[in-house]
This record gives sequence, C-alpha cells and structure tokens, in this order.
Amino acid sequence: MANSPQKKKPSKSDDKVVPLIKGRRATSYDVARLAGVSQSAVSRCFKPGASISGKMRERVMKAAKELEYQPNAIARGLITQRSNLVAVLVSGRLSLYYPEVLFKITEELASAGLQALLFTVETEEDAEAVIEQAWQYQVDGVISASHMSQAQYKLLEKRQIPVVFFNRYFSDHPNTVVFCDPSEQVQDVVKQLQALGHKHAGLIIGPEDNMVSRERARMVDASLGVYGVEKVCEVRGDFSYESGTLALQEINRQTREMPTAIICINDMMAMGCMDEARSVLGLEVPKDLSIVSFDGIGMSQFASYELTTIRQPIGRMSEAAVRMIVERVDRPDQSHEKRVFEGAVIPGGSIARAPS
Amino acid sequence: MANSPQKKKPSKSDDKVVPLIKGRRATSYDVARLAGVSQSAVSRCFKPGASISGKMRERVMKAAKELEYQPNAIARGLITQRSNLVAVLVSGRLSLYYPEVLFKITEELASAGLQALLFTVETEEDAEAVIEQAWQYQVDGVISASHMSQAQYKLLEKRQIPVVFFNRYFSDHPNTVVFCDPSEQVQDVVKQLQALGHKHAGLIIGPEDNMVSRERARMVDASLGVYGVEKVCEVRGDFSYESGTLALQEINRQTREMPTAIICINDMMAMGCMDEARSVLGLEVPKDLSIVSFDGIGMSQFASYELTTIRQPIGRMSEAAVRMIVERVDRPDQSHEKRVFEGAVIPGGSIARAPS
DNA sequence: AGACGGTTTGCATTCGAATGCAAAAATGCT
DNA sequence: AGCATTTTTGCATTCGAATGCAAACCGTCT
Repeated sequence: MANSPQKKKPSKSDDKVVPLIKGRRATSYDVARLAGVSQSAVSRCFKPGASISGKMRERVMKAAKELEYQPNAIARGLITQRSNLVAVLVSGRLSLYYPEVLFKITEELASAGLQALLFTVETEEDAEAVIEQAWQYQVDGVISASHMSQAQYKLLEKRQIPVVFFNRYFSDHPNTVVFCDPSEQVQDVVKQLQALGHKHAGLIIGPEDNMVSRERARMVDASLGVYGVEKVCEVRGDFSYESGTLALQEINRQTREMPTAIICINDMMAMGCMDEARSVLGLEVPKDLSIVSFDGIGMSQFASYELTTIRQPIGRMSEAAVRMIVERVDRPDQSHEKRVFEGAVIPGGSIARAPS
Repeated sequence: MANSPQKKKPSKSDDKVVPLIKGRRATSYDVARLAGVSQSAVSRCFKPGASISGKMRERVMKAAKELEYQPNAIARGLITQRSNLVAVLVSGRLSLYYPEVLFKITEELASAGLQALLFTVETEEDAEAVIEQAWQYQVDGVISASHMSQAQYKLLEKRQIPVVFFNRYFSDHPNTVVFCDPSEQVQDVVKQLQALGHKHAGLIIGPEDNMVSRERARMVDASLGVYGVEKVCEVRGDFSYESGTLALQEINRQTREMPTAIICINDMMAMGCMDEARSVLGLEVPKDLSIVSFDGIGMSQFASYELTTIRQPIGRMSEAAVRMIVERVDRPDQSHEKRVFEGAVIPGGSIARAPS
C-alpha cells in the first residue's frame, strides 16, 4: 500500500465544501463527515452483520437520520454485483385474468428484499427486447409468466441469470418451474359428467402456442377417453370472454345436435359461453347445458355464473415462484426443481344431469 | 497514448488477462480492448448524438456484438444520476379492477425508455416503506395510484422526485394529476333515471378514505338534488363484489320499501348488487330495480350484467400519466398540471322505467 | 508492564460507464 | 503547402458504496 505521498490526489472527504446543497442527496461521505468517522464506517453501519461497535453505530445513525441518508442502491449494486432487482415478465392475458399473481409476486419479492422490475411481453420479439433490457439492468433473476422461446431461455442461461417459469416450461431442457397439474381433478370432473349422463361434450381450447391450454386439453382428452364420453367437437378461442361466445356459436354451427356439456379451457371463455348459451341460444345452464372450466378466478364464482371449475392455487404458486427465484439467486448452481401444485375442484352450479 | 511509463497504476485495459471468463459479463473496457480503441469511444458509441466517426462506430459495434456487450444500466445510472426507473405504486384494488392500467403504464414507460419498478401499497405504512425503497433505488419519478399521505408527498417533493397522481390528488397543494371527472355524465344518468320515473334511489359508496368514491358520491348527491330524486339511503362498501351484495341487503333492511334505483360507486359492487337482487331478493333487473354505476370495466358489459355505467377512459389516462412523468423528469421545475378526462356513459341495459 | 487475542476502524481500491478537457486527426480555405 | 477550423479521439476523473488489509484499540491474563 506504500503510496507515493506527493501524489496530489484530492481526497473526497475534506476540501470539497459542498454540504447539503439543496437537492443534492446525502452520500455516505456526507454522513461520515458529519459524524466524524470514515466512509467505511458508514457503509458498515448499513450492512447487517458487519463489524461495528455500538457507540459508532449510534453516532453514524444519528448523522444519517439528520441528513436523511439512505444508501444508494444503484452504487451498491455496482460494487456488489447484485442489483436486487428481479425482472417479472407478464403478458396482458396474465394481468387480465390473474391480476393478483403480479400483486402477490411483487409483495413476496419485497419481503425478500427484492424489487420487481416489470416487463410486458406479448410477442416473442417483445421477449427479445425485454431480455436485453433486463440484462442491462443487471437483474438478479427473472420470473417469466409470458412467452419465451427456447433460444431466449438458453441465452439467459448462458448469461447465468436464473429463471423461474410460471405455468410454462420446456420439457426437453432442464428448468425451474412452478405450475399446476390438474389431471386428477380433470378425471374427477369428467367422471362427474359421465355419472350425470353426459355422452357428448364440446371442448373449447385456447391458443395453439399456449402450453397451459395444450396440457389441459391433453388431460381432458385422456379423461374423456377413460370415461367413454365422446368429444363431438373442439373449437379454438383466445382465452377471452368474447371468444367464448363465438366458440359456442361455432359449436352450435358445427354439430347437428348441441352436446350436453362444454368443457372450457379457462373460466373467462366459460363465462362467455354461458352467457351466449343463455341469452342468445336460449339454453338454460345447467339444465340444458353443463359447463365446466379451469382457473377458478374470482369472478367465476359470482352468482350469475357459479362455475364448476378447477382452480389453480395461484397464491401458493406465486409464493413458490418467489421462493424459488430467491433461492436460485443465492445458489445459482443448484440443480433445477419443478414444483407442481394440484388443482382443486370448485363445485359451483354449472353442471347438472344431462337432458334426455 | 503517451502514458507516463513509470507510474505503476494498474491500467484496467492491459495486464489483466481476464478475457471472457465464463460468467463474467463484458464491460466497455473489454469491448475497447478487442476493438483497439479507448473505453470512452465505446461509451460514446452507445450514446445517441455523441461525437463519433462512422468507421469507429462500426469497429466498436462489431466488437460489442462479438462480446454480446450491452451497457450496464446500473453503472450508467450512477454516473449520470438518472436511473431511468419509475416507481409505480399500486394497490390491490387497482390491480384487481383495472389490471390493464398497470399493463398500459408499463408498456408506455418502456417505449419512453423507462422501466417500471413496481411497488404494492395497501396501507399508509406501506407507502412509507415504499417511498424509502424508491428513494434508495434513485427512481426518476413516481406514478402513484395508491395511498399516499400529504406528508409523504411533501417528502418526495423535498427530495425533488416528481410525482404523478393517478385518480387522486391533494386539493390544497399543487400537484400533477390525471383523473376523470364524470360530473356531466352523472347529471346525464340521473336525469335519465328521473325521466324514467324514479323518485327514490339508494347509493352504495366506497371506503371513506377513497377520494374517487367521495368525489363520485358528491356528484351524485348534487345531481339527485338537481333532478329532485330522493336519496333514501346510503350504504358503504369496500369496492368488492361481495360488499355489493351485502350493501343491497343492508339497503333492503334499512328501507321500508326498496328504492327503485341503486347507484353504485363502482361496477364491481354493482355486479354484486345485481346478482343479489336477482338471486336472493328475487327482483328482476332492470324491471324491478335499476342499477347504474361507475368505471366501465370490461366485465361490466358481459351479457349477464350489461351495466349502464360511466366509463373512465383509463387507457388514455394511463398514457397521460406516463407522458406527464416523462415530462416532469426532464423538466422538474416546470409548473404542475392537472389533466382531467371526461367520463362516457355506456348505455347498457340495467335501467328501465320505474315500476309503479 | 508486557504480551496476546479479538474487535474496530480507516485507507485505498474497486465496480462500469460518462464526460470535460486537451491532444490529435481530418477537413476546409486561401 | 500552410494555416485555421471543426471533428474525433483518448486521458483522467467522477458517481457512491463495499471490502481486503493493515493499523489501532481494547481487554485479559500472566
């Protein structure tokens, strides 16, 4: 450390007479000067578990309070290589149907000392741009509840940014995932339909590129097979209420005789479907038409709908996603994990004995 | 390049032989070394409008691409004193009823080159903590669609952090605000009710501390006065569907004779109210009971409800909020501005001639 | 008193990009 | 070519906090 003494290095902590210019925020140097200690001491005061005496802590804290000093998270991030930022990638769909997911995730992140940097992603190109942004902001991790291609995921992996997928995953690549597997409940519901005498069912599915939709459809198909209920037609919607109404019309058009039961891949379309059945086709639900669906969003239980639906425990899932990202941020080399939650049937009142 | 040769200052750009250790991200120095230029040149390449020749830009960009270099926004923020982060404060309520607001705001911020740092705020204490967090992260501005006390606002002002309020403001303090003033539409709707022969109306309001609720209630009262419709009772809910159902029961209990019209301060309660009227009290809506409300959220127009409601143009409002924060970030000393949007009546089918 | 161990403290350096300034290069003009 | 002017480039420093290391301090025990 023998430093050439003649070197005229201007020391930050003395000659500069810039005490508290209005608008300038206090730095650790300001606090140090006021408290008559070194900047390191100030820094250590704000680091839990650092070696510091009670007396010193007190003095520093007093000065800090006086100057309203709060450590600069940006500067801290630069030196520690930890931004404490987590990118949360959501699509419009998620925020429309599960607004609470985002809310919950943010809350949980905050209580783990992390901040949510929110990104909206509709298309794969969006994802591209968003990933670059996130990278620029040195996010410590990513929670993805939106589109992301395998290439994009691999890029993040290569950059060693931990990713947790929410309700989607790559089956041919190791990844950390939280999702819901409602296969048991699907069996259960289909069994109920069969027991109620339903022999024909229509299926309303979601976008082709959506994994949740694909998986649910797969389970439904399997269960229909098991219980000998015939799928008379399958129509594609886009998860929206509107598309549910259109899908039912389409089913009506495609089939000579309307099936007695409709299975919708999400609640929102089921609600559209139900409204369409009642107000346009003049059918009574559940007397003339039984409807079941997936998600268990809040409004599916409003008195006008009371859907029989398979709920995802999104509260617990959000919580799990945060736990997992926190863990992976701390131990990036840890092996991957999938956390799979069961669904739960909400009985509702949208199914009944098939009309004869 | 004339570097004093005897000075043993370890130059970042040579002797360190750390080229692309796995996991280490490329810095501007790495790019500079590869391209054979100075770090400043690299920096300038990524700053639009900086003085740089085409040739140099090309060389640097090539090296940058090779190393997958992206400037570190954290380091940039430290030196420029601009984080490009905007704190977005939302409450659970907002995200439940207006999920698209958050989505829209985030999108708009992104297209202005800013990132949304999301904070959830339920109580005033939350706000306290959130403001400190935001301050630590050196946010350039705050969009507040949640609780915030005047003291908290003043703190932000003192710290020179621009704030834009979304659907709330302090009337006795200058501030920058975007909100909706539906007074015209309230008049219009009440006039319609009167014309349809309604003489008595019940009012379902929201939480006492909520400004939007207070304002709407004020307008309703005024209009009822103007058109000579009597307010037979006023019940408080909490904006939720559930509380709408309870509120209608309460009205039923409080009044000898049910009013012929109910005005709800938001759609969600109106939906609860309507469902309760139909499925519990056995009333037909709108034949026996007319219901009107505020907000114009998506599901208020589902076939089961088709509410006559007064819409807020939240898309435009979100956009405006972002425009305003961007402007205030660039010119903090500019005077304040309120942007007030009109509401719009969505006709719906939840009102009809009063039963005689 | 002296020696030893443990705890506090300060010094100096670091993170990565931006920028004022001066040197260097390119351009224009006579 | 020679000089003035403009543009490009590099150097050195800066932002604010964290931290390895050595120096200083404290208490204890012989």
